[in-house]
Amino acid sequence: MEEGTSKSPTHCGGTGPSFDYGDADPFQWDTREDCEVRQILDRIGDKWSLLVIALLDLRRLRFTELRREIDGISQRMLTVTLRQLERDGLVERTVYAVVPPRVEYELTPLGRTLHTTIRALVSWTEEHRSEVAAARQAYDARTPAPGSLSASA
Amino acid sequence: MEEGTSKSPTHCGGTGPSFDYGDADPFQWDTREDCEVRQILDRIGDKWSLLVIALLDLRRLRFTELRREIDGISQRMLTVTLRQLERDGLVERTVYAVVPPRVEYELTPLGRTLHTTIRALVSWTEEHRSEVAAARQAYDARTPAPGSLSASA
DNA sequence: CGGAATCCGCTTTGATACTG
DNA sequence: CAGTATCAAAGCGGATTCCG
Repeated sequence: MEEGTSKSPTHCGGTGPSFDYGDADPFQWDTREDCEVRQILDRIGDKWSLLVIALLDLRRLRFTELRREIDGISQRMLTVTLRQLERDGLVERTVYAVVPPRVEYELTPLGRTLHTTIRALVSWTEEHRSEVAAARQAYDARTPAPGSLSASA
Repeated sequence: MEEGTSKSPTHCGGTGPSFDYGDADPFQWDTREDCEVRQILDRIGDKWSLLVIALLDLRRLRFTELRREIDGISQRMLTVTLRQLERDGLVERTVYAVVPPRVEYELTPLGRTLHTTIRALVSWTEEHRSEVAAARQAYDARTPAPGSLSASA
């Protein structure tokens, strides 16, 4: 697991900006604590974690069930994703020592609280979907689109 | 701008799982609307957007100011990030036609609402930081660490 | 100053094959 | 069934250079 064990440092170099925040108290997170916040945000932003969390919030699922649900996912990425979530204490893995191996995954209480929080973000997306779509359309419209209209060649 | 203009499709292939959700009403987002949700999530999870949004939530900033604040960022990624945010209607760009070019960026009302939502996620991270850290430590402890202890060679 | 274009490398992801 | 290991492809981020 080349990317699961040793995570990329991403940014983490910030020692805090010299920006004039005033009291800087409610805003101290934006650059300084980048490292820790980033860990979770990376997980949220990655390709599959969110889907896995959402699915597991519904009920316990086996490896194959998860794979079939998400379907677009490769077994490799499902494994990697589950390992990361397990490592972060968001998912619990249960192995049954039976002849055909049976492994089940379920969200931990911690994982459930995260899912709740994530849903707020998803809700935002739902609510403002049309605004974002409109903004994109407007932006694309006023964008010259390199080499398409005025270009005679 | 090779990755800014044409975003990667990521997943977007799901037409909805055959998973038994029951009513499936409160859960319809988890796989089906993947595409749209993913767009925002990718933005949240990427390397710099969050920092830019946080900074701009404080006040209007010029390109160079932003660059100096974040500092670890390259001018390229700052440009790319700002363009994406602008396209999504989260940031507004104002150009002043003066001799030394002056461009200012500020959060739109839409951008501010997103920032508010994001903060909830950041708060979660703050609150559960120790739990996550503990989980990771425990996980790493019970992980055999391939070829380190029992391996005599 | 603000930004676009190019090149280049590292990280992440996917496909495939093999194993307990 | 549930992984692990390896390989190749693609993505994303960074450095540099040139332009308005």
